[in-house]
Amino acid sequence: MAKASSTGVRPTIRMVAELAGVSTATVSYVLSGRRGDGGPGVSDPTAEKVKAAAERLGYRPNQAARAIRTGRTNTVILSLTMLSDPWSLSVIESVQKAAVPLGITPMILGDADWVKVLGTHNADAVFVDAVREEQRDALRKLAEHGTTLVVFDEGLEPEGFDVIRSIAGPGCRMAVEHLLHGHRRIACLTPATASGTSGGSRYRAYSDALANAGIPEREDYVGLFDATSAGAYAAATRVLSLPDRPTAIYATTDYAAVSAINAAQRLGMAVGTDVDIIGVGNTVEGERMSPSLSTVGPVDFFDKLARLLLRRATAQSSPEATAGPAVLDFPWHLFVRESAPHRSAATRLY
Amino acid sequence: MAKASSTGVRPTIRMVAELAGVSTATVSYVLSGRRGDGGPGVSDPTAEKVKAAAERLGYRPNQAARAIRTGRTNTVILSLTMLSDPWSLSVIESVQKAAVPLGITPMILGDADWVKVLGTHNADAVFVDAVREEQRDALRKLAEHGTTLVVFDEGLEPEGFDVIRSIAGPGCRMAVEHLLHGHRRIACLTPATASGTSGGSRYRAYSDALANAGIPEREDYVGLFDATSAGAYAAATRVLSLPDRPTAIYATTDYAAVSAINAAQRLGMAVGTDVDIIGVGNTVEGERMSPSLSTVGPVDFFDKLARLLLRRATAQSSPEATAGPAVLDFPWHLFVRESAPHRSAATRLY
DNA sequence: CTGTTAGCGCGTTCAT
DNA sequence: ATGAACGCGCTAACAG
Repeated sequence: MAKASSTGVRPTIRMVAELAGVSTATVSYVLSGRRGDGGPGVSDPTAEKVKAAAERLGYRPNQAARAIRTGRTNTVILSLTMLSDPWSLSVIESVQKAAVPLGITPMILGDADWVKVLGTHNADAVFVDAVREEQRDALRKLAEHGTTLVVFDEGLEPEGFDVIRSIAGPGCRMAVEHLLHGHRRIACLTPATASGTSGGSRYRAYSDALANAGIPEREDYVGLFDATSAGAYAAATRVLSLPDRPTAIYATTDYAAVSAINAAQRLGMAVGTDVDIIGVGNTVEGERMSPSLSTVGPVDFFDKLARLLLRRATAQSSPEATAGPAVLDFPWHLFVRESAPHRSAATRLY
Repeated sequence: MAKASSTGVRPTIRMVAELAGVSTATVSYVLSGRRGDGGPGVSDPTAEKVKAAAERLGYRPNQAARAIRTGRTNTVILSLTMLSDPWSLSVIESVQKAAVPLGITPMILGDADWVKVLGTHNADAVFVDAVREEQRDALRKLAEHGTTLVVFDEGLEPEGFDVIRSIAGPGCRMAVEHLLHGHRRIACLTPATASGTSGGSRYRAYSDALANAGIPEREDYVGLFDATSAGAYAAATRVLSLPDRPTAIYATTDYAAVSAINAAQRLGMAVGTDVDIIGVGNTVEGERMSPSLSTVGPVDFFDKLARLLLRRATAQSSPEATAGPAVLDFPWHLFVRESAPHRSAATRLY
């Protein structure tokens, strides 16, 4: 049906050329604006004729054909593993804001299995937010064979691609130490991924800080969950329902902290008073909610990420602009807000 | 840098052919795994040589070039207006599950401005989740000129594209009437979009049901917000902080209902006891949370949506398969869960 | 049965 | 302002 209706076929540049009575070259020049209105080459009346013809036919240039010739797709791909994470939404928002004025369209790849897709689907640049162990080789090969990559990963060295490292360790340490000013019974909420319990630097910061303060680590204070909001909520509920429940929670991601706040309130606790909760990531979400979320995270992270990605996307042709640091490191800050305020000797919970 | 490293350029089919010592046609046959009409026509040793060469060069077929020839991109585009809405995540999840086995990649377009993008970026099919008044013409034109569209919209007739209608009115009426069994002071949370206060059928269901029950509508019980979760949270807090606060809330979307639950808990109320909250949409999220969300919504919606979209995407070539209904209507059900349980005469709140 | 030649389909771009 | 080559992978028609 859709196909059979009215014209049905997609108009090509040749149809436009015929209707306007000019050559395809002229049409191309007019519509891509390379020699169009002011420049030398196409007269105003001709340009008008072409535009009218294109309009009448409903002509739209074919990206695929254009890409084959120019090597550019005017597209960046964002491969985001966990779309429900506000972190991903922040990435999207920033990139979109930066890309649209440049005429570049961000496309989001929700599948975690980017390896298969990125080889064939070309984009001017690709952002990848998570690299599993077994994907590293594929990543390297993609970069070797012409895919422009920007990868978010703490433990990766740049090899033909950019690495954005947001070194979490020291920042997370700050978060736990902030809690240690007012607490002794501190729980940890962390996703049970490969880098979960032992390897993750975010978890290690918790272990180390506790050890350093001379506090033994309690197994029942570690809430592992399945990397979903619902899982984090359940884990928080579990931990907060213990007989001698913790007075503070350190969550290794902001969305887990948000879930923990909801869980605490559901259990009738006042967050920031009865229990302190701090997150990791400095997501915009946390700033806007109530109580506002105390967190640690990089400053200006998303905007700088977007700028780097788009610089790479647009620098495809001019090799000079491609130079520059292949690693982007971010300093982390502590953002003390309502969910885990400063605690003095008078207000501390031990 | 990325460009200059090792090989740097993207290998083409010709490079593979040269390295393998065969023609490009042979390479194409081997790598796409087909041969004209008859059976497989490339000898094993040759096929091996080709595969080895392709592997060594890191060759990946170029989608753009393939698309230009075959007219198919093996891609569907999902244009989703509000990515933070769990509804969008459900769409993505369903489509992904259905698409991947078919070798089709779903790409997500987060920008609400799909008009510009869809003309140039070709996909085998496109799903659009919201059409503003001024976009209707553009939509029609896109469909006329060969874009395969599936549109989610209540008030649109199919004109060269499929329309998915999930007629909300009667379902929403059921939601409000469910609350009316136990309540008289019922608030409404609804986004203040164009279709917000007056036009939206979801809001109208509230007005009509109240009128029908002989309850005058109170302006301070209508919480308008800005179509964000944070906004919904604020609106819910506002309504629940009124001197004679409502005992029930009808939220016109599930995410607003979720925000309302959080707000109520934050205010120390027990949801499902002190206050009942019901949503609209039947999102998976609501089922998993605690308390589970009472809601109304279509049954089997996301899977059927995905199936239709992929049928359209794959039927591009065979016109026969394109026949069928251009409108997909969904019956709505009431899902009574914890956040707004059944109320008998004994438990009603008035 | 196996492999190659040649030309297609796009929009772009260089010479004319 | 134009004709024709170009870049890519696909595939009908052909040659061995």
